[in-house]
Amino acid sequence: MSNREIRTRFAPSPTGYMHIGNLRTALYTYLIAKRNNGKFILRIEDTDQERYVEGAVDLIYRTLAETGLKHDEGPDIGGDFGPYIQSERRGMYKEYAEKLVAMGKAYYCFCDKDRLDAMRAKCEAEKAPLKYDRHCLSLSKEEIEQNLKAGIPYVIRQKMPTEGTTGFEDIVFGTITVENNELDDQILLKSDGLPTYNFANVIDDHLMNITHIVRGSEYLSSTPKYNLLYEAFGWDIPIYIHVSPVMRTASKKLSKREGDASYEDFIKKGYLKEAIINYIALLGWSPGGKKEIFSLDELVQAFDVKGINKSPAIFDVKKLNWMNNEYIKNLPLEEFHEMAVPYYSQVIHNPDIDLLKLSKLVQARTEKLSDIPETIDFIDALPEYDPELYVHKKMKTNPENSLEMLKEILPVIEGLEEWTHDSIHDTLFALIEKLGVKNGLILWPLRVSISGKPVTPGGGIDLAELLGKNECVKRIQKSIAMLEG
RNA sequence: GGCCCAUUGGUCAAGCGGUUAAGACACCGCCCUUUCACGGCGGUAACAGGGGUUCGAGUCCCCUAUGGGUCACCA
Repeated sequence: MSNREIRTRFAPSPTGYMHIGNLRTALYTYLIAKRNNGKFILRIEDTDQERYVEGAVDLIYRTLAETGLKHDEGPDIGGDFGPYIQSERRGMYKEYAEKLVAMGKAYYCFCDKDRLDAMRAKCEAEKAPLKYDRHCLSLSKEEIEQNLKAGIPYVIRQKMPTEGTTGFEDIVFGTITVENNELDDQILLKSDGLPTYNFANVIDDHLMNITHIVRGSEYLSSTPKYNLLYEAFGWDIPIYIHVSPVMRTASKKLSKREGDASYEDFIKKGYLKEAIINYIALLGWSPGGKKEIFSLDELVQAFDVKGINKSPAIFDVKKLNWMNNEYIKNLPLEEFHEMAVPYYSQVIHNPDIDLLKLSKLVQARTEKLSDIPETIDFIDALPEYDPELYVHKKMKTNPENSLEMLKEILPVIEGLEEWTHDSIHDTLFALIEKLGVKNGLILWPLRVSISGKPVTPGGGIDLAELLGKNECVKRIQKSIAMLEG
């Protein structure tokens, strides 16, 4: 390797959403560039006109900006190797394709869809490999001229060698070799004049001085064809880093349809972008040590392509949840509060509730923001609940003794002048001492009676403070009535 | 089906011919405790199977099984 600048590129197609696996590829691509003080380039691959999706490109910009994968060159910010949108480069490919034709490495093909379909059907029937039969390879110069002049649609195909092997080195997968006779004469230039991905990629990567190509392992098997192209042109072959896919289960990929594949979906569910980045960085890559929580900057420092795994990795939401909670816990209270308020407002309409106080209780036990409404939906109104909630073996509580205790608690609470965490605490503990009972015998019924839930974001005293005296009194009365009823 | 690739606990993974085969998540238990959570401690659990090579194999080779990828005028 020379000491030329490292340049990597992320080359997504504008599909309308950011697949988590794609984002991971972008991340690795970014990390490789930044680890080596190189440039990270964004190129939009939109040569498939039929798949154009409105707003898709903006989504790509937004996601990269949001996650901190800042590109150094791209359609929106320019650079010395533009344009960075493939459809705007449409005029650049034809000459290269023609150059290959002149070199005898490619040829014109006038076969139409019907003929190709028939050919494939025949291959299938004969169980022969599906390869173009080189029908047009034998066309004479005159025939080609004539067809061209007649305006018959054509494509340009790469002419593969029929003997020998082609191999390449991949950083992750090692040496890969294929028999040349396995290679199909792939189309380089489509009949609409635009290049195929296979061709545009090679040309663009070369023209943009890309040194390291990071992409999904699905391209592994077409890489030898690309190398043949690089060789035909006499260009430097880039360093390849193919990464395996992210799976939902051992045999299913993450899919948009299942709602578990797009970055935006995870954001909507209340995952923090930092946690998502951190988690996917570790999905298929290992830093080697025991450290697991990495900021983007730390990833840049730690990243080493040697740690990339060959086998597909299964996405584990539980671990993401854990990691997300780690990030949430580390947020400054105010920042968490700001994020949480929209979720509070879904279920809390009482203006008297001190939401910041609520945030203090909720923050540490939130795995993802979207869990919040469910955990605090008892705040506006005491829900109907099962008296069995009063049963706690360890506390030795049951509906009967809970009722007794609630009757003791009620007047004490009612008599409280000052309503603070300390005053409630001191009063209740005085009562506990007076009655000579265990803490739990008072505190467990209190919590249940004012929340009606088996699990709450705080203990009885926390909740009492939050709900306010009047509300507590009302709820305890209501619970007493229910237990008596 | 042809070709390419992979396979360490349920999941992510460390491991580069000699280890009691790390660690994390999840799960379970105990402790702490004002429930749950948090925190602390501990536990269950893995080299896909079979042949080689070697004094010695998760590590190297072969076969089988399983899984993935690819075989488009999609990227």
